[in-house]
This record gives sequence, structure tokens and C-alpha cells, in this order.
Amino acid sequence: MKKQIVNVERRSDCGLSMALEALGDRWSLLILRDLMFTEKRSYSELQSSEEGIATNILASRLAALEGNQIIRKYSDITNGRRSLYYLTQKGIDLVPVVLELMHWMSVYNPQAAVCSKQMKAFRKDRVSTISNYMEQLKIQHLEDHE
Amino acid sequence: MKKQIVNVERRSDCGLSMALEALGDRWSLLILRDLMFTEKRSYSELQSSEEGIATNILASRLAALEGNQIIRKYSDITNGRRSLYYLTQKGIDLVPVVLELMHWMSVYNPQAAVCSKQMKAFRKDRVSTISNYMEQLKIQHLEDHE
DNA sequence: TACCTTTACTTGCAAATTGCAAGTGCAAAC
DNA sequence: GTTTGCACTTGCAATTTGCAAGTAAAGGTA
Repeated sequence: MKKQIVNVERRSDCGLSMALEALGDRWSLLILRDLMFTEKRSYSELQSSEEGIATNILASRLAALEGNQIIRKYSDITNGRRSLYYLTQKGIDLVPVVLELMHWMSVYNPQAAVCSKQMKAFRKDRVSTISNYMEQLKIQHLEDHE
Repeated sequence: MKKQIVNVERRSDCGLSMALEALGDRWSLLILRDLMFTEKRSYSELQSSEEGIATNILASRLAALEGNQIIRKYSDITNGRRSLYYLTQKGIDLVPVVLELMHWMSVYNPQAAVCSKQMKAFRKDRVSTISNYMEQLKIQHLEDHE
């Protein structure tokens, strides 16, 4: 473990560049997708996703996402050996990004059928689909942790 | 140069996963940002961006983006040694993704001030800011190539 | 109380990717 | 015909990724 969490040097002050320093890899947004649209919350559940993330990569990404305050880790009160990961508000605010990316690919590749449930609603009403998902996650977070 | 353009194995059929296979790195979206919001169109102009992309990385990303039909390369008719890169419609359709990412970071890091021009409009009216930028790029493309 | 299982990681190492510096090739300007 | 500008390519070291195996600690079971 080196300097994954605190990246000392910033490439520029462009928001996009800064965002990509936190999210610009092949795995981070997939982890967030699972926290947004599935019930997966534990390490092993997240590891079980279709794409098959390697365990060391998952660990390093979770640490980085937590370091960037995009997710937060809680220990499961009903099972001391389980940890549970939840999106923070900062993470919930990435819902539009994830939905826009999914939608983009669904337009240009018809095989992108997995998340079609979300896409059907999105195509019908972009704005309210986004805010519905965000609202739901917010409520869930409040229920689970306050 | 190996198998950058055609990635044989797909991790899953999730649209997000497929999108990240094309865009999930620290540079691709920055290149697209310049094509979206600046006048930069040539290799050397793109290389001159603040973040300092290495020349071999720029070349490999441009080839991959072109292979994925997100950008297209034209030779400059007024200068035979210049090439110019333009967004395709598929690339233009990524405007929402880029703007959402910029906006997200501008909310959570006040130093993300560089693209504040776009962000001011975005905060005022998200939907029409997105469609204005997309429309402008579409017009530009038609003017330049038809 | 000892042992097995589950859960969440860590470690070691090979392979792939990235990034820096220098070099190449060709069109155009001088 | 020599130099300059532009778009890359090449070589190599350093970093990151990905696979496989190992560890540690909580909880269940006999």
C-alpha cells in the first residue's frame, strides 16, 4: 500500500481532471454501480459481480473511494466479521454520471442490455429517473445509519 | 501497438462496463473535453493541454477513440502535414457525461475552477446547457465536413 | 475448549500499461 | 536542398494490474 488514497500531485485544476483522478479507471464506477443499483454492500458481494474484479484491486479501490469520501465503510452490527459499504452523499451525486454512461452505451450498443430496467425509465424521463434513484439512496442511507 | 483498438474479450454486457472499456482511464475523457470545449483539433494542440499527456499515450488514446468511432480524423486540407480530430455524433453524445463529471467535482472541490464558464450555465439550467453544447458541436461538424 | 468456516482482506510475483526521452518520417517553408 | 513543423514511433524504466495463494480474526459447531 503506497500513496493510493492521497494523490500528492494534481495534474490541473480542471474539475474533470480531478474527477478522473478519483474515478478514471476500469473498476471504480462499476463498484459504485453495484452500490447504486443492487443490494450488494459487503466485500464478498461486491467481489461476486459479473465482471470478476480481482480481490486486491477491489480492496485498493474501496480504500481509495473511501479516502475520497465517495463511499463509507460500516461494520455490520449483526455480524462482526462483515463490513458494509455505503455511498455518501458525494457518491450518491454520481448517479447522473453513471446513468448517462449506461445510457450512452445502450444507444450505441444494443447488446448493453443488462441494466435495461434503469434505461427504460431513463429514456422516458431522464430528469426524474435520476432524482428518483438519488432520493431512494438517500432515504436508504438515513434509515440504515441514523 | 497491440490489441488496443479491438478489445477481444468483454467483461460483461452491462453498458457501464462496456463504456468503461472505451473511456475508463485517466486521459480519454480529457481529450474529449478539449474537443468539446476548446478549439484544439490537432495532435500538437491536444498535447499542449495543461495536464501534460505523454505523446505515446496521446497517440494510443486517439487511435482507440477513433477505433471506437468516438472521434474521427481528417487531414487538414490547408496544410498537408496537419491532422484534425473531430467528435462524431457518438462522441458528441458524451457531452452530458463530461459536464456531469465536471459539475460533480465543482460541487465537492471549490478549486475546480477552470471550467467554471460551463458550470455557471450548467447550474442555472442543466438540460438546456447540455443541449446547447451538443447542438453547437453538431453544427460545427456539419460545417467543417459537408 | 478445540476446530472449522466465513469474511475481509494481504502478499508475492508475472504480465501489461504508463510515462519519459529520444528518434523517425514526411510535408512545407525558406 | 536544407531546415522546420507536425505527427507520430521506439526503447526502456517504473508503475499498475491481475492471478494465486496466504493470513487474520470473528463466529459457529462438537
